[in-house]
Amino acid sequence: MKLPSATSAITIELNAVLVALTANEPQVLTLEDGALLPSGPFESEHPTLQTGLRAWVQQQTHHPLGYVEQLYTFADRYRAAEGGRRIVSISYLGLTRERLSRGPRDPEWRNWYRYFPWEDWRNGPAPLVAREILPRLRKWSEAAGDPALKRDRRQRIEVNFGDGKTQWNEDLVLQRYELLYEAGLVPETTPTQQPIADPLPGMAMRHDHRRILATGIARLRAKIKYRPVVFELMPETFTLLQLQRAVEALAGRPLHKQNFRRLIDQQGLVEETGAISAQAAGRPAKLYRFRREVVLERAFGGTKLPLSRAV
Amino acid sequence: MKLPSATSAITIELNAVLVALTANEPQVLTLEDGALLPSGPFESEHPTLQTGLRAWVQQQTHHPLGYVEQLYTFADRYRAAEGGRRIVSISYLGLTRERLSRGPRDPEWRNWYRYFPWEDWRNGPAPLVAREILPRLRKWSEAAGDPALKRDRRQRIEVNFGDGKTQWNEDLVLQRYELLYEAGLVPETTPTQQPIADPLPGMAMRHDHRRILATGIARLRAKIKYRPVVFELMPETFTLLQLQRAVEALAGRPLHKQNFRRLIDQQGLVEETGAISAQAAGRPAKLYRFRREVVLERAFGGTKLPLSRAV
DNA sequence: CACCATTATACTCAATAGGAGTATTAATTA
DNA sequence: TAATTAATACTCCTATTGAGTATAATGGTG
Repeated sequence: MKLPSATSAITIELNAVLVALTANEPQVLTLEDGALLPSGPFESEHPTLQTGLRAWVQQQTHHPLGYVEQLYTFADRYRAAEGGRRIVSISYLGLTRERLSRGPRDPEWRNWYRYFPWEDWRNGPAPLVAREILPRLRKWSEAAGDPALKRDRRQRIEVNFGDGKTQWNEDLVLQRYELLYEAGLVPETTPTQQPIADPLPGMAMRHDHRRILATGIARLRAKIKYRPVVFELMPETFTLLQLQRAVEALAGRPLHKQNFRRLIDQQGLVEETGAISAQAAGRPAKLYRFRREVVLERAFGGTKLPLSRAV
Repeated sequence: MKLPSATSAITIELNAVLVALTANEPQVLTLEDGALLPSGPFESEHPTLQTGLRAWVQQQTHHPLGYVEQLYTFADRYRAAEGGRRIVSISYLGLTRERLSRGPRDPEWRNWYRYFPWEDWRNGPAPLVAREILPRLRKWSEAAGDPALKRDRRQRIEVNFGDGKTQWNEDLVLQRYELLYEAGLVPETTPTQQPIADPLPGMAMRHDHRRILATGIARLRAKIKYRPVVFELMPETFTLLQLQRAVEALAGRPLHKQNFRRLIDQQGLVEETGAISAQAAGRPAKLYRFRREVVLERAFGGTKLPLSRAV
């Protein structure tokens, strides 16, 4: 039953979704004029995949990678390179505080909403959704011959893009991208397909890199809700509004200011530094710093089962 | 900046944590007298990793795999095989409804609590924790020379095993196993280490398979809280108590019966079949079936940010 | 048959979390 | 000086959640 593992020609590639925040905008590190995510080799001198990735990023950006998390391992057939060589790509999400020390051209930080304009709901519903996406998706669902397929498509549109009474769920970044891909509204194609005529606004990427980016954004949006990872992207000290803007940038949604503050200090995530922010307009705000201890103090595992406390 | 990927000698291996429920006990498929998880080859005729895994499991167990999810990709140095050949292992979690059609010996379903006896809190705190684990972990933390290290160890013990006022969190299966590993309380060792003298109760596995199993259990315990995956393990129709027992088996905790029922029907996850269960004692219960539609109807993405509804 | 054990099911209660809004304070800028 | 921009403090209301009480419907036992 235990078969020997195949050992044919296989190439391992590491892909990284490296995220930073600049001026309250979520940035992702890209190459080749924004068409690729950084990809590194899997070098055998590194004991683990993560240390290999860290070393590589540090060398490239001259800044330490704060938080690293594995995203997914892809080995789809269409990723096979020439010569029947198989590519297995392992992707990571990395959060870093500082920007790359700019060289002449190449690696560039790009606002991730340039790739996913429909994901930015910070100023209300992204106009693109109602104006372009929904009409075109509806046309796609109506074009289905099989009535069961039609119903299925309608329901997926409803769930993912919040048509009808369902409301927008910011976590479904990947599902939405995949729906658009299936409906043929994005220019990315498999090698056998024809390029599409009229793609949606939003920059594309080569290979499946935009899908990997969507995976990273989705993971991060889900994560900030139960783990204090935002702080990996913040400067040492910050005001509560800055923190709120950071979360909003990642989540792509506006937050209720007063309640956001209530949440933050209920959780004991931050402490006052004693200093006051110097800024342009408005009442000056207290500066806070992240209480690193809480990562150790608390378990951070959400529960939604009706447990019995008295075990 | 884009370096060519390394292509040296690499072996890809698939590992599967296959879970089923029998008689309200969580079972996992094992090989070699329980010492290994099933491992399959990465065969290049399959278009994706998942289809390869599905095909392999179906062929072995003669039952379809319901839900499949990628767990993690490991490529640690100590997994390198002889001859400098590097092993990359990609692990999956799979849920299946039926048991394997038994052959003469080999693959066997085993209760996963045989590997992790301290994870079963269905009848109150697992006695092993207070009786053996905590004393030995405390000895380990006190043995630390550096006071900072000592504090760190104490805190990790507190968070993961619920010493002091922190309470037990069933999701931390992997963290607990790793803590026990670090403290040298489990027999698994890296090739360079000496075998330990007096391991904790609980079956060990070869290589890092028990760690992979811990990853799978942890993922499943987290998942059942926000996705209706339990139903993949249930028979076509069931009573609410059976469903509760299933969740309890996975979570390793007792649930509050009335509130469990409230939760289930609030969510509209099930519908009555009209039939009534025939059983030994007590008032007969209605039989229910899973409403497959809900998977499509709802998004299932938890939110914990203080959002503004009126965007 | 009366009674008990066992399970199912229906409610009630209290505490808490979460979304939303009002009011007040403290700064800068026009 | 007034208008603007933020910060901060509260209040309200509702939904969720942990916990417990009460009642109903079975089979088994003396």
